[in-house]
Amino acid sequence: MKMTEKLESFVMHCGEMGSRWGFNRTVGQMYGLLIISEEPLSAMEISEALKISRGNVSMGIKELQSWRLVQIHHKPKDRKEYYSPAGSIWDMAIRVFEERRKREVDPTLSLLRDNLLDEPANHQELYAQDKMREIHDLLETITEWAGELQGLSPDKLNTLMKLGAGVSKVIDMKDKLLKND
Amino acid sequence: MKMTEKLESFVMHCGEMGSRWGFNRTVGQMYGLLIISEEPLSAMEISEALKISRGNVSMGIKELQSWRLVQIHHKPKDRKEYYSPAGSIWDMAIRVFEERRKREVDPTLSLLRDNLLDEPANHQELYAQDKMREIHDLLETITEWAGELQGLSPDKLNTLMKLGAGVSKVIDMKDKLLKND
DNA sequence: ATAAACTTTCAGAAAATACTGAAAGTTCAG
DNA sequence: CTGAACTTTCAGTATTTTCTGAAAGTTTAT
Repeated sequence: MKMTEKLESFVMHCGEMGSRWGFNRTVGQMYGLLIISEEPLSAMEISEALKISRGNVSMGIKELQSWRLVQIHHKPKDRKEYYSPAGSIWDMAIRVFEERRKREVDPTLSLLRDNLLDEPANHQELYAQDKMREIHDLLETITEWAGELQGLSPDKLNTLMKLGAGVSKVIDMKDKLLKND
Repeated sequence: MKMTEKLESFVMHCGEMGSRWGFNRTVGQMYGLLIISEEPLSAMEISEALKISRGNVSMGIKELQSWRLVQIHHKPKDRKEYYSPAGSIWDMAIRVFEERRKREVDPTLSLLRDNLLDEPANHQELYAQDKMREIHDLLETITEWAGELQGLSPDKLNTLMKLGAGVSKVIDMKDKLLKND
């Protein structure tokens, strides 16, 4: 896999972004490379294309697997594993979103829940609990909502997104309709 | 500001999460501390409560300001600055979300846009551009949608969220209504 | 059972990131 | 203008994260 300058710039950018999206630079690069590669790549090919050690590729693949972002292929008469992105771009977005929620939001919710079960021992704790409850409720609403959106078909979701601020009007309409029923 | 064990655990947790939400541990702790503190705190108080250097607090405040997350107060006859979280918990969520979008999504969109303007030089680049376009379109849809949701009043947004999967039905209704128009 | 062709693991090295504290900068009262 | 009371900056240090490469592990063919 020799890369032109443009392809390389995309892959490197995925590296930069990778760290912001939850994995590290190399893992981001690896994923970017897999996305723009038409054929699945072997670990060795990845290692050569990105100039990173074979061991690092192995760890990176493991990480991508934990995000359910890679698919493994085999070729007949070939013992190597070949890797490609799992699912569509849309699936990728859903998975990254979902995994991040698991890693970022869920632990916080659980800590807040625990904390809110205890009786506040003084005024300061009472105030703090109020704030924690606010955060808890907000995160919970968002989580539930996200979960339900995920249940929608990609098609419906797209309609909804394209609707944009229009949802506001539709909700108003709904209210009117319900009154008529 | 002496902290009970429970409060401390919340603040430390904000530290852990901080790094996932886009800032570093100390900055996360600082913000957590400000949230649960009823009164605005001075830099020195923050430094003592978290056992970090005065200089570090200064840098942390600067970082939080770049996220538009702190508000500065002054007390009469006192030259010190006192800090508190800016806005409600809801505002906080909106701001973190918005800033992250600026830092994570916008640069990617712009790179993709540039890349898509060029003619693909070979089959490999053609394939890559296809994928990039998919990502571009997805990110753009999400960005626009998020922007429009932000324009909604918190009240309407809440209705929408509470509606959950119900949006699906509302969308169906919309289709029916439009036919009648 | 052996060996070839792989993959994974992990200790130590390298790189990136965050923190400290002293010095420099700022602001204000007198 | 001076000094006290702050805040900011930044070079050097400490900590954390990531990467390498050699060794150990696995799988399959013969």
